[in-house]
Amino acid sequence: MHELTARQAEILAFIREHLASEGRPPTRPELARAFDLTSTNGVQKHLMALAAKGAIELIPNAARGIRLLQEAGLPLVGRVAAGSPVLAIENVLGRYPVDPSMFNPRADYLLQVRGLSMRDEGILDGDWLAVHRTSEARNGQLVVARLGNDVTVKRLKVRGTKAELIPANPDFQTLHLDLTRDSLEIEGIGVGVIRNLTAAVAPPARKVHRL
Amino acid sequence: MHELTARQAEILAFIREHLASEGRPPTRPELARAFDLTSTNGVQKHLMALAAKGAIELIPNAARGIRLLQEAGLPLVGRVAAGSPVLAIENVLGRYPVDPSMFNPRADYLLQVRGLSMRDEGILDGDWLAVHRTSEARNGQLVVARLGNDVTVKRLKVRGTKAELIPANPDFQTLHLDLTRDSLEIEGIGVGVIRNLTAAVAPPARKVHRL
DNA sequence: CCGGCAGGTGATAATGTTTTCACCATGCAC
DNA sequence: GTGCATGGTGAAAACATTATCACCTGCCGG
Repeated sequence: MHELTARQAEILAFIREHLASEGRPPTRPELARAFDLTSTNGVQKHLMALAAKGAIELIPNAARGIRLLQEAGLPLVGRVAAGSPVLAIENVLGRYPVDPSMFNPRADYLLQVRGLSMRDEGILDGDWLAVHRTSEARNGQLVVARLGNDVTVKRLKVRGTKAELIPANPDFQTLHLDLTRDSLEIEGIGVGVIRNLTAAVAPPARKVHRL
Repeated sequence: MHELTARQAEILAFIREHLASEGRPPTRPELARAFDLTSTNGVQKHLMALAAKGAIELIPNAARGIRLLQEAGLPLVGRVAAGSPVLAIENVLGRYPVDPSMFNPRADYLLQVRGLSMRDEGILDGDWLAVHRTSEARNGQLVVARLGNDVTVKRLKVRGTKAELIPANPDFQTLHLDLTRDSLEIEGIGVGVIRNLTAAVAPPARKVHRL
């Protein structure tokens, strides 16, 4: 999908909100009113641009025939490849119908937790950690941190230039960092945990495309 | 909300499905086609009946102006009052935007877990257990069981007429039951766990009515 | 300095959709 | 058996919505 222009992103956001608050997509006149356009044709062109870029699908001759694509839920991030951004395509295992607003602050993605380093806080191997993307974390928060090429989930403690990444399992060691030397990048904070109790991970429940 | 007739329930179910699969509510002609009605007026009457019973809201003069009411997510059940059905109104704390199809089998409600009897499986006090409503459970499954007036979450083990409800915490005792004497009602099986890591429980994220 | 793209106005035809007429049949409670 | 709720047909008017025409502006890169 090509990059959207600022205007197109605004319009896409409005469609998303309308869908959430009204339960149906907007019409072109509704969009025109929302953006103070006097002609529905301006809207139509934006919609066609969004459709061309793969952000939406337009169903011909259907009232409110606007369908959001690739909007179903949050991406599930598996093992993070060394050096790659967390949300890089190669790390994403699929999309799952989790409502971002279920957690506070909003969840941006799901991270599949590996290992038992947070076992005593009830976070087990394979659990999904709902992560709010931010580079700012406060003392005591559960953070998704990047240390060099590794991504890890721990409790954060900061004192001046010293930082600690504290596991919740006596079998694991607390990581002591000197912020004047070591690089500590916060990828986000953990806002929720989701565990599937039955069998293997189900395939994404909501299909993105339709033929 | 009054009870729906079988026909009305069918139509409501179709609207729900259409919304999930197409991303927008159906029109009256679409409903008529789906139910082999030759006139949209038959549909219209059903819709008005559903609206009168509070199942949907009809927005006048709006294409696809059908809005589902009380359909936002799953009910969260708190402490279950003695002797009352799990889903009795007095037990429901609110509705939360959890997609039932996120788990397999489908989640029917969320049960707020009390106590630490399943701690070693990573189910902590206050966690939400996604429950699939069924009276049949297999050996080894996590069950929501009713023992007299109490509702409890444990692993189930059955051998002939003997049943065990096994906690995951050495501080708690396994419950031994003789099915010829004791009553063991299975309310459902646990299919998932959801934990909110940040502060207090957020209010329901999606309003149900709109004025 | 010119072509192309994003973002517009304004108008209209064609189509989709809601709403309301009048009328009919069945089952069930009182 | 009469009244009422439910579940229908068929048709038409009114309104909502999509789609497409012609034409305009400003910005940017070659």
